[in-house]
Amino acid sequence: MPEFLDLHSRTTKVLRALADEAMRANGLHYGQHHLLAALWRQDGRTPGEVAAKLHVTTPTVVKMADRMTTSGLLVRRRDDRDNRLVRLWLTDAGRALQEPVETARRDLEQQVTADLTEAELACLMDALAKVARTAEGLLGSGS
Amino acid sequence: MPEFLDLHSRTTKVLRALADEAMRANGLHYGQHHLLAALWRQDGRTPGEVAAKLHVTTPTVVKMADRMTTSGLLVRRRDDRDNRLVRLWLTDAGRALQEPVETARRDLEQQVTADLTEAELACLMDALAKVARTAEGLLGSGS
DNA sequence: GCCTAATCATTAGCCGTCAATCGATTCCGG
DNA sequence: CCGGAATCGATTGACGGCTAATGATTAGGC
Repeated sequence: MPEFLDLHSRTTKVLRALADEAMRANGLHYGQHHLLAALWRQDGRTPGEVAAKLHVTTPTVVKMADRMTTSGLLVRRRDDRDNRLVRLWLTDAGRALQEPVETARRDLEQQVTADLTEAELACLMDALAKVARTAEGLLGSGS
Repeated sequence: MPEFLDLHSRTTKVLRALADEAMRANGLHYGQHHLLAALWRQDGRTPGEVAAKLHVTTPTVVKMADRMTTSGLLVRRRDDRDNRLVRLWLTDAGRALQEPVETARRDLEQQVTADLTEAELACLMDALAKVARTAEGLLGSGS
């Protein structure tokens, strides 16, 4: 019955699969792009800062950073002034991915929206933004 | 840069969180509703059939069925005629959830789309369906 | 100046998802 | 009737996400 929810989750699945495919071509996993993007914009952030930026929880970022440290995309270093803080720094390998990955992501965006007219796309973005805002307002109020 | 993809994934996160919250109120986890829905429509399906219906892979259904068997929502039974097949059957507990869960789901749908006009919702559904179709066509062709 | 409270990362454990592999069973060609 | 091929469920291991608990360190109140 819930048409919108079902359609949205179906879209989510296929978009995720496509993004996964595109990122894998660059040696990345699905979610790692987002973490990298946060560091491309500003290097040396803490896990907590990144998590807030990505709208995910801190443990998610910590685990992702673990794997990406292992695979050599970034390094951990504790803050000099506040020893509780850990700062994530890009390696050259991590920085080198920015251009190809952003290109791939723009290509994907363009491909999946290719069948929409300007007006349709504008309406889609607008409506989706409204839904997101509404849902964010609802979250937590129901408990 | 990819506005639509970012907006869509943001919507996904918050919708998922809301759905999770709503299902937890019925003692379910996020994905279990979909499996139950498939069985409400037709009981006694095999894991592979359910997986196809939900557009997920077989291991996903098998693992989910494991947990739901443990929690008493359904039972496994091998097919009489083809001993390779396993069929999933609802228990009374599983059947009893249909009405409250479907109501909760309809409520959620209504709530998140409450701020949209009829026209906006129609446009959203239409555009999203187009994107889904386009993306499904793209999937696999890029490998 | 010390002790408590707040802050931050990490760990542990769960769920949902996938790809890849294994094992068992049925089906079909000869 | 028999053996290989196809089919299908189960298993394994990985990733992304969450909540809750743990541990270390800084900051603040008295």
